[in-house]
Amino acid sequence: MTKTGDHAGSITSLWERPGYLIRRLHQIHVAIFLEECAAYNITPVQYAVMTALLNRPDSDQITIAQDAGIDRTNVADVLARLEQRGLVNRRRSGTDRRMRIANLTAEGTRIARDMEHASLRAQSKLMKPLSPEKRETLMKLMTELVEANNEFSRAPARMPPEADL
Amino acid sequence: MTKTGDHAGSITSLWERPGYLIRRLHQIHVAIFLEECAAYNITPVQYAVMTALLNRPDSDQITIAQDAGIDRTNVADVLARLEQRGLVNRRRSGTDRRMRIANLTAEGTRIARDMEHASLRAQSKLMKPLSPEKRETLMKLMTELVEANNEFSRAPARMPPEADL
DNA sequence: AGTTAATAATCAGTGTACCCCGTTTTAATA
DNA sequence: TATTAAAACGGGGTACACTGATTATTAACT
Repeated sequence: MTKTGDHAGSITSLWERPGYLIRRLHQIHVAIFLEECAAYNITPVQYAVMTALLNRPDSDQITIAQDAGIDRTNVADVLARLEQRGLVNRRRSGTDRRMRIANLTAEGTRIARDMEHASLRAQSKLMKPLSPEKRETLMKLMTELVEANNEFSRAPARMPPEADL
Repeated sequence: MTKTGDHAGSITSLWERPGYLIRRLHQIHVAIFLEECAAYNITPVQYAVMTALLNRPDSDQITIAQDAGIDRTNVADVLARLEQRGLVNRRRSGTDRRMRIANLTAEGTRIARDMEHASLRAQSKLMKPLSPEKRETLMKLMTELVEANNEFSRAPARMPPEADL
């Protein structure tokens, strides 16, 4: 009875559904990130794209999508917004004219680097309620789950180059 | 060196950021849910709203928002879509004419009840890569984090009535 | 060479999630 | 009672996430 209590057609509480908790966690993280990074007016997804470009400059949009774990269609939108703000530029590839090569501008690079502090503040604020051991456990479990289910998403992400787990 | 390896201005990998893992987990869950529930053409959020109405009929939109952990404005959108499909109806409250009282139609109730199986299938598929112990640990940690950070979201959720944790 | 495959990107459309601002209605207060 | 505050809702706007279809370019194959 302590488990679910699904007696006679009762419906499980939302709080017992992993999907609900994941969605709420996502909402909460985005809210905290936007609050901590309000000075930059950059969203988590935009920050992910900028980080991907910082780690791998001169990327085409599909490479960015894989690195940042974002849908291909959406990458174009995000890049267009960043380009409009002068944080990114795009050009046609010389070797393959289908591809558009993106790069951070000087301003974009500066902001991406600056934002690391605010980003870490957001992380701390989010994880603060958990003890350090629990934080590590949660990160491990989420990583395990994301890696194992990676192909189910429309935007399968590229695995980290040197994962030691 | 096993931790981060942030040597000389390097940027943390996305895979070490909780926000990234949460976002990926959310993407994956939605994808799996939509796949398992394709026969119903109902999204996770729509299902959450329908569940909220199943557990608490005759709710106004703000109550639904709190129960389902969804933004107030979004609830109106979701309800409008469900209403258009004949799964929900809305009427003005007699006692407080500001409120719109929502309810599942017979068809909506049937679908909400039917969907529980598909929903559970999606849950199983999502959590399958983890051992039962790890699943429970993950659920506990996510619940703890969501409860502790509840007020940070724009859509603070109502806590479960009889949470035994 | 010419046809076909596959690839990179774009466009149109739906749905989620949130913001700000304003309107209507109710409740609280002077 | 009159004014004010608060609550519920709607409209307009931005951004993310994905689907399906289409176009341009490249690669692969007969």
